[in-house]
Amino acid sequence: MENRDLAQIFKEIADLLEILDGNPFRIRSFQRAAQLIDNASFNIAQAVSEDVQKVKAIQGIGGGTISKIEEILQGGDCDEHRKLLEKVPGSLLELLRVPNLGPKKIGLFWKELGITTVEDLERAARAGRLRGLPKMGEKSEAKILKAVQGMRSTEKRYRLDDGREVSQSLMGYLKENAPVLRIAAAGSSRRWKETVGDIDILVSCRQPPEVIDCFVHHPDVVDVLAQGDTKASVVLRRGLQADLRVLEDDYFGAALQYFTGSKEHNVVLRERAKRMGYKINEYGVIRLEDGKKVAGKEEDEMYRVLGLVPMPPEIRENRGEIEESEQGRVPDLVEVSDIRGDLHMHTTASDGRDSIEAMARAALEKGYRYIAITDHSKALAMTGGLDEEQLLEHCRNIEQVNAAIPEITILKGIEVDILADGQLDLRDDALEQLDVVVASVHSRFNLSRDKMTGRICRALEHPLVNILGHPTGRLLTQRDPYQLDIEEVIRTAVENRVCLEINAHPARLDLKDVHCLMAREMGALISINCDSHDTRMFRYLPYGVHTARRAWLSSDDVINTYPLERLRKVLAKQEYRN
DNA sequence: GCCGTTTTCGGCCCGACTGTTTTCAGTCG
Repeated sequence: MENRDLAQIFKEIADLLEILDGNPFRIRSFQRAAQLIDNASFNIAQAVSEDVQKVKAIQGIGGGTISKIEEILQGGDCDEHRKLLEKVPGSLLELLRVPNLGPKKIGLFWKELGITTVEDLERAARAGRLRGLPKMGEKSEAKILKAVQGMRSTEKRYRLDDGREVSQSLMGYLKENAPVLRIAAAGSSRRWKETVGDIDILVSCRQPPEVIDCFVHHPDVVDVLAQGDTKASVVLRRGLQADLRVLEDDYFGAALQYFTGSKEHNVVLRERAKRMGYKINEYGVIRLEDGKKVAGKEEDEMYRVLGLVPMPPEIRENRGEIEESEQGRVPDLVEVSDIRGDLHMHTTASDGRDSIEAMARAALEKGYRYIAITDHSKALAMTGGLDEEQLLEHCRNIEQVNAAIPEITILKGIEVDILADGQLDLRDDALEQLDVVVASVHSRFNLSRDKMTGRICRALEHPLVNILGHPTGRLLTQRDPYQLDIEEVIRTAVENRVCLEINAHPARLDLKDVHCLMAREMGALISINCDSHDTRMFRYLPYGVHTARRAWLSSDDVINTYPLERLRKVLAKQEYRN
């Protein structure tokens, strides 16, 4: 059973308990368990049956959670979850997704008016039946109707590159039009999370009302959700929500830390502060005994006064970073400047838009020492994929360009299709001519989990395969990953000295952070590639590198940080994580 | 339900905004 499915059950228990007005601490405990399971770097279900101590060691997961997991593994569900669903209609969980509607109101509507679905809610609000309830009035009804309609069109997360583009443009606008001192984008986009739900912008200044006013009058603002003295929330043209916080410059560091999150990271930090006799809020670290602010102007101070080494935003997910930092350690994360080349790209030989030479020159411009040209193979006819003959011809072309541009090494490669049965799309005698073989799935996405896992593992066992391209096939906000036992895939890759790709395209980011964390712990090597189809796509590299950083990868985990000689040894399978 | 450098019982993170209230609960991040 996947961590996601397990986490979902605990989340539902928490939500149902909340609707029933259960013990808030017990509820938080279930929420925390769900989050910890979802973020775990190993398969929790499997670990519970094989090595339960490993699961018990996770702070926040105790005996109660473990025995529920065991129940779920036995019978697909646990007693508490089942009993709750007998008391509360499951459709109420759907209502929780309506913005500004929480468990208390949902419980109230259900008990007083029998509302169990979004449609019920909409009818009741239209008919003016909600306003009779405590603390409900006309305005609340209107707000709910608006939220329901808004939810239908915008209930989604956005790609990280979209989020970062919008926040860059908003910041540029504010810098130009408002009296800002310091400005930064916080939130999940600063942590480089794969998708963003909204934009968080932080401004320090001396005249908050001016900045807030400027913000809500941005030409792309279509709706103002909230507007106060220190913050405002707006909806932008594409449906994306943006929040602005305005504060004095002395508080900027504290606010940056606070609004960068993650929420889970901050909760642990605040608990720690409390144990040490401090309080943390968005204005600073305050010593409880005399109410004195001891940090807040700079973000780093916030960590230092708590006895922690400051850490990069990407790892602030409560996945052990605070414990490490407490010991004076911060992982030595891979950086964009460590990357010496790219091992997956296309040219006009298949579906790319630029020539071998154009790609090589663009790479050289970027400071790369080597690249691999990896066009598609023949199974992808629509992309002009190469057959054996064409590949050999293509190799001769690559060699010519390689000789003409001595400053960079161009490796001969292919992105060969993994066919439905796990065989490769090209004969071995052709593949043997190459320096790099990337193998990828591009068809038959809906095989069963077992079949897909077997298919990919068979390809990984092929002695000529070097890299598994975009291992789960997902397209963010568009297409789910195919069904796959990712641990089995990683294990097979390690056994066969195959590297796993982090495809840096912002629509893919595949492997994703959590799987990449798993891969690292299981001893896999990673290749961060842009899968460029033209020279401009090299710009996506940071999305891949920051995904790697979210998984705590160092440059030693990433083969395209290696000097060419060492890279060649990995490609020849003479070296793998020595 | 979880946890222990006060604790195996009794705690458990913090503040802004809104809409409805005459002092606050609900929701969000």
